[in-house]
Amino acid sequence: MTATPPNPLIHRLEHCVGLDSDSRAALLAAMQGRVRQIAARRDIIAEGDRTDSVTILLSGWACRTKQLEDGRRQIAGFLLPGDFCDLQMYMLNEMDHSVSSLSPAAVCEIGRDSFERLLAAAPRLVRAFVRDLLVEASIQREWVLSLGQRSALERIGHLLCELHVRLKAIGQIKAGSCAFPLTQTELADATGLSTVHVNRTLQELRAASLIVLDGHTLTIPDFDELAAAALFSPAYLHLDRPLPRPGGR
Amino acid sequence: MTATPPNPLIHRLEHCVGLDSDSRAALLAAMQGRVRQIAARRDIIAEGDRTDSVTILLSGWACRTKQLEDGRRQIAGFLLPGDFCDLQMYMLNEMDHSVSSLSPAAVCEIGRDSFERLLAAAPRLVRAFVRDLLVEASIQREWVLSLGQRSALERIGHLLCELHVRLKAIGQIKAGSCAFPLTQTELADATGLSTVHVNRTLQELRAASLIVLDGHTLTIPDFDELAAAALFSPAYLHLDRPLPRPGGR
DNA sequence: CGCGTTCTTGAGGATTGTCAATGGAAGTGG
DNA sequence: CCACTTCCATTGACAATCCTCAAGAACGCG
Repeated sequence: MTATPPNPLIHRLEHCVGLDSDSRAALLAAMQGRVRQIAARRDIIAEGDRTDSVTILLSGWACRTKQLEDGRRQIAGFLLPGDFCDLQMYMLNEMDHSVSSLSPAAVCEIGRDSFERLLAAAPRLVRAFVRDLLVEASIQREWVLSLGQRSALERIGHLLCELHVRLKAIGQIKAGSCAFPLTQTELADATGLSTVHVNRTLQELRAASLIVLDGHTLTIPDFDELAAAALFSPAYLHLDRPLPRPGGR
Repeated sequence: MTATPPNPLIHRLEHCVGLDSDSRAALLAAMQGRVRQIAARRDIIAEGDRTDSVTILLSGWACRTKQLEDGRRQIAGFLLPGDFCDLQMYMLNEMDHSVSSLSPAAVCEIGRDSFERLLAAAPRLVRAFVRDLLVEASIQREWVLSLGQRSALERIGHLLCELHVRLKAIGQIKAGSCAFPLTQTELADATGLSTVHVNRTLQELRAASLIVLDGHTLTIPDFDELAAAALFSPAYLHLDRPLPRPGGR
């Protein structure tokens, strides 16, 4: 249906680590079965959960959300196909946030034991997975910068740039356009703005021809222009080259 | 001079992992020598650096800062004695932010080779270090929530709670008080507020008797009260018990 | 075709920022 | 040890960004 490669995690790791065929086979085997289809806007993992498996997003979009007791809600990151949902909880006791789908999604669950075996069998994957966690942490730091310093227009523009680059890396950009399932409420929760202000800021971005956002498709006519307006620079995504030194070679 | 234990990293890991004596000895050996004294408000590691060593903060406070091209500056996290400065860059190619001292500080540098040997010799440390990274990422998520949703008073109160809890964990709280080297400008950079507003908000916190902040000492007369006012809940610091399952035992 | 969700718009207001100036504390150098 | 500089905290006045409330329009789904 979509153009997502059959296994986006493997696709991504091939780019990033250069999977040897053993690792690849082991990973593929671990991911056999255990696929769960999830409707849009459902919790995939809830805050406080103690999962005994590792969950990978196969298709669709999801987000990490944190909530204050009084209901205020913040999106702390977006997950795209090929991303881990709860790898951090592999070492921490319980989820300190929730992961929710933003569109219909499919996830794959690998039991803890299978996962341990996978790591033991393919040690290069350990490095790849840790690297993933570090990139996610880097993205979170950039979000802190956005929320603390960028204006509304910069914040939204920056987020759109980030998603564009990440989508491009997984082959989901076609001629500068991509499917865009987020509502303005979700954009507001991610940027710490009110929906009203998000709406007005989007209009500003449209008026400046920096974006075309109609229905559920986002087009960025001139990426560099939007990046300049939003002070976006992709270094923090660490998309560059593979690992510094795979293991000893 | 200070009451910091001679090696705060080992002190912390003992609490968190229960170091066996081999790991402990290996870590201590790796940290021999290579100590660098740093004045207040200096870069310890600069954005763009490609370090070939791992740096540990031994004493003093430091912070991670990110900067926009036009000079706007955001503090993305605080480092206290025993924290790693640049462990993330062990797997990522180059620093995507700077680490700067906030007070006179001492750091210890472990060369990449020594560090690799250490990890190989004491595999439990690998888990402990990864856990460290994950906790830091969790703190960053909480900062995203703060910056996106909390009011000025809540943001500052929350930050003071966080620092208080972290300082307590490393034995730097005495009778509810701690040394507090941050200027209001730094608080502003960390909370995304202007210095003027930080000043006024601190006065509000003082007027409500939630904090006593004079000179360079912070006292929190009633922690629970401040925590309630700031919607602080320590779960995200993951201070609880050790690792879920050390390795197989 | 009707209902709910999402998007849009207006008006008014609150939180927070900017500019500017002052006083005190701390550090520097002669 | 004192003059001088610099940094830091504080205050006032004013402005801007962004929020809340409210209501109507458009879109999508059953």
